[in-house]
Amino acid sequence: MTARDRVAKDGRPTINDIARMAGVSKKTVSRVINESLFVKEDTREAIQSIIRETGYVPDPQARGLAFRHSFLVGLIYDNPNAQHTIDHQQGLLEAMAGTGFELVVRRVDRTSPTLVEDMRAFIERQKLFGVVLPSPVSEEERLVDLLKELDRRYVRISSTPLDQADRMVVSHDGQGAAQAAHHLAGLGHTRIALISGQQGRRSSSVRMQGFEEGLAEHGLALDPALVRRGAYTYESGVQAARELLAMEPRPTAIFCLNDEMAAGAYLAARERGLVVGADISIVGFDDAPIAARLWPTMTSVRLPLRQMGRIAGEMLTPSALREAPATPREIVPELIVRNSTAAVS
Amino acid sequence: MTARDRVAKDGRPTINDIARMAGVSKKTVSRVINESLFVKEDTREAIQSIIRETGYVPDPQARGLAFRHSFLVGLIYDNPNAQHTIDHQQGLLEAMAGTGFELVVRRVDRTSPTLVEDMRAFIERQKLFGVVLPSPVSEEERLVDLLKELDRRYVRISSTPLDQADRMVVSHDGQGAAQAAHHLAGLGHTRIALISGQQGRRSSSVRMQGFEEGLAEHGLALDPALVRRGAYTYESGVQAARELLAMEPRPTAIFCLNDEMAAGAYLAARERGLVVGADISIVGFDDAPIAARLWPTMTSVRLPLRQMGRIAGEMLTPSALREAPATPREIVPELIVRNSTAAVS
DNA sequence: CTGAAAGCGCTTACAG
DNA sequence: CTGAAAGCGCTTACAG
Repeated sequence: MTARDRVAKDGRPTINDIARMAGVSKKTVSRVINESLFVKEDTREAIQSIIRETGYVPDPQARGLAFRHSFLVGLIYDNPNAQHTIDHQQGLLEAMAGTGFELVVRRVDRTSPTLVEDMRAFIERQKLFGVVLPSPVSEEERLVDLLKELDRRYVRISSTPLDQADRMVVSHDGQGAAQAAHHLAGLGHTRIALISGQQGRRSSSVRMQGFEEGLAEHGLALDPALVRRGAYTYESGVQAARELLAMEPRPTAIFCLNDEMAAGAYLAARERGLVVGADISIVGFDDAPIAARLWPTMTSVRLPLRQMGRIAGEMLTPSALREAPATPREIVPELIVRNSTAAVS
Repeated sequence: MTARDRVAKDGRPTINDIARMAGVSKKTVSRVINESLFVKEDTREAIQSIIRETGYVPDPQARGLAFRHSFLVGLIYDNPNAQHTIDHQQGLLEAMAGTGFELVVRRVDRTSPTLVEDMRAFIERQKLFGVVLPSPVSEEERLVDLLKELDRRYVRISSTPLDQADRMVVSHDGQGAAQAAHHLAGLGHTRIALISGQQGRRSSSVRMQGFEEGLAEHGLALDPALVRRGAYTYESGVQAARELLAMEPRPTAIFCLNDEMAAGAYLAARERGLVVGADISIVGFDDAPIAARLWPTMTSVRLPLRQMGRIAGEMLTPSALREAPATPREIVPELIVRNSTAAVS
């Protein structure tokens, strides 16, 4: 008869089963589960081996009730880009695998007047252990204030440091944009246009500033007349690029602050009979799957979204709680050069 | 002094607070929460109004512990296509909003030898209320058997009925594929090629069969020599299309069983100097965002993934539990005609 | 280092 | 129609 057979036949063993089998109180088993230091070595080992044999795993619901917090981590997102969310999610799940924590997802509308109270209800009701805020939700200070008020752990993912280092995953989008500037300047471009994201979006201002700084290193400046505001959507990219390509003289390159808008710029170029990668150079940002599927393939700044999610997950995970003070988790996006850019003719 | 002020200052009201304020036992409050019929109308109303005033919401963790199941619904997915997962997720979240249930996501590897035991641990440990299985995980009978053994509610999303109607969301991919056949036949195509998904994938065989049936209505048959096996990936589409376009005589149309492979076919066509939508017609399946962003825009069979997710969520939701016997939840995908298809010249 | 008691916030039997 | 007791599977004080 194995240990497993000795527990109630209609379910998994509980802390009481383990205690009985080990001949100790449930409290001592609890101490072992929670890695208390005040357990005699022999006792601990005996209990651990029984736990192993029986396959006992403490009930997260019961633990949560007693602990007054659950073992759920919330991913609160508001980004229409499927790839962004799925990649972050994937990285988070990788980091959380085997930790006993689970990922609860929640899509929100940042502009909703009830955002904060909805999130308050969600976080309190589920007694979330922690929360991950990807961009652009990470820019909502109202949410961060709420998290502080409720004393919840959180990690913000953003293109610029918005918070103390142990609460941030930073992708230095500015440095990625600067690489795009070096690339275009190196190809001899001087009439360079830019299509931005919405006003107020941190990623947009950070990328634009980084691009300008990159250009400055080559003695170039961004001509305000060649800057159009987009909205990170395909349609806005089409529209902005149409305007830019109608100008005289025409810009020879366009840096689009995300791939969706860059894809829109491809269409605008085609409408005018311009060959992308010859008559006009286009650079995107994200390196989403579409970048490699368009023709010609698109030069783009790669954002390692999955890796960023993984880091966020590790930062929220309990093992990380015990580690040395968190070092800044920072990432520098890398320019992927493909065929949408070429030397000025 | 409002009702809200009367509860413990350091947190949300509990069932005990409500009971005290209503002058009844907690059991009676519990009956109201769970919509028992055995509560006097007056009592019920009094309690309900106090619940409303205080903003009381029962603790899902405590309820779960007593009920022996949580209020978590699991989304178990294994589809590299981000859009598929995010759309299903979005629909599920819409359906679950306000129900008190939360969505826990879990990415699995269908080919993992530990798949079933991993899922058993997940489902048992979290005491999931229900599970959603999107394609192709929905085709894993081992998982379905496990769900039955554990007596868990579940909904399978698939392109063909695999289970009883109240456990299925069916998209009749065959009928969508037939529309593609009618479209191409109507344009005069007769040398029509097809790139399939992996062997064993239900969606692939269903779409292929539907396509053949559609062709048959026009007196056409699919030439086995013009059928290539792909793997639902961009690269496999490129490869298969290269082979097909090298044939003499060349097919005049290619039906790709998903958009990713169709995007690959675009590249293969370009490599040969063929103009998509003129020299060669290409039809995809999914109508993913990329279909409208490629040039020329792609004709594709639209799969309403979000709607399918919403239906699945409604089927798992408790309100649905009380409704009349579930009618089959079935969907017919719709062909979206764009510019990648044209009459044979 | 270890345990008996009480409690986390609910529900299930069982009475009445 | 309503309630007092016991219990879901854990942990937090509090003792020893």
